[in-house]
Amino acid sequence: MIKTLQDFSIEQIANSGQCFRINKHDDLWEVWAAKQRLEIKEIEPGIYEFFCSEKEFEEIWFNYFDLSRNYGRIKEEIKKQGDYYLNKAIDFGRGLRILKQDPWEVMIHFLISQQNNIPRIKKIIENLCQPFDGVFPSMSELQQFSLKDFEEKGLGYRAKYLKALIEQKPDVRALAKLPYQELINKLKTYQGIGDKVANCIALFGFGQWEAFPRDVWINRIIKLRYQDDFPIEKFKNVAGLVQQYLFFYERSFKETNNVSL
DNA sequence: CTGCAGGCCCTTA
DNA sequence: TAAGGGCCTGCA
Repeated sequence: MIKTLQDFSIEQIANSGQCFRINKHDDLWEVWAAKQRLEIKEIEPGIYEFFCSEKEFEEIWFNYFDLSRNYGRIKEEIKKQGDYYLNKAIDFGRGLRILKQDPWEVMIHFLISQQNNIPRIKKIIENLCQPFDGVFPSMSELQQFSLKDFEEKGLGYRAKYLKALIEQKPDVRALAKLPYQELINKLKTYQGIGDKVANCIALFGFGQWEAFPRDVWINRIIKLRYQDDFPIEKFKNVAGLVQQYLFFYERSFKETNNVSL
């Protein structure tokens, strides 16, 4: 299936830090989500071949990639604020989107992500999926693992956080109904979820665009380029998307200087 | 061998 | 409320 998509770059999305299960193999992008495995080929920028049926595309991937949302219009709105650095970041990351990922899966991905590097995060997640043919395990499937199992899968000291989270059986459907601040407060009651991780979960798992995850990169940007005072109040309902543009732009400077990435 | 990676927890003051 | 040490593991 050939699709022409606006404001969409699979490569940018894959490297935006919101998702750990999109990987490139030769010229094919492999996406694991919604208990499915999808392959995507970029024919040329903006034109993609999706290796799935029309039905699957409409029922799963159209939603997953948030294709009903007009990012072009949103970007224009943000640009009207006239923030020079942010506008450059938007032009650079013009193909970014915020995926609609499974909230339970996102909770665990970002629980694992703390004080960790991306290759290792991905490896741990693959270890968790390995017994289930690559599909991320459900809450009940995770019940069968012991603390030791998680340690052996490479979680390190985070193993006890995951074990405790699973034993508490978070009610994802109830969490999805909470407004932003209440959701953050609730998420932070779980061991191993602090402010940064809670904001990642709210944004990437629950579609709460008010969330603005502050990691080391964002803190660096705010300190160096905004004199330690970023006007987040100007971007209330699109704060999370703004975070993605800033994060992705700043990270790009590192990658050009670092061949190993 | 150090230092550190998309933080968080716990203890002190 | 702020500051600081410790933490699993893998990889420069």
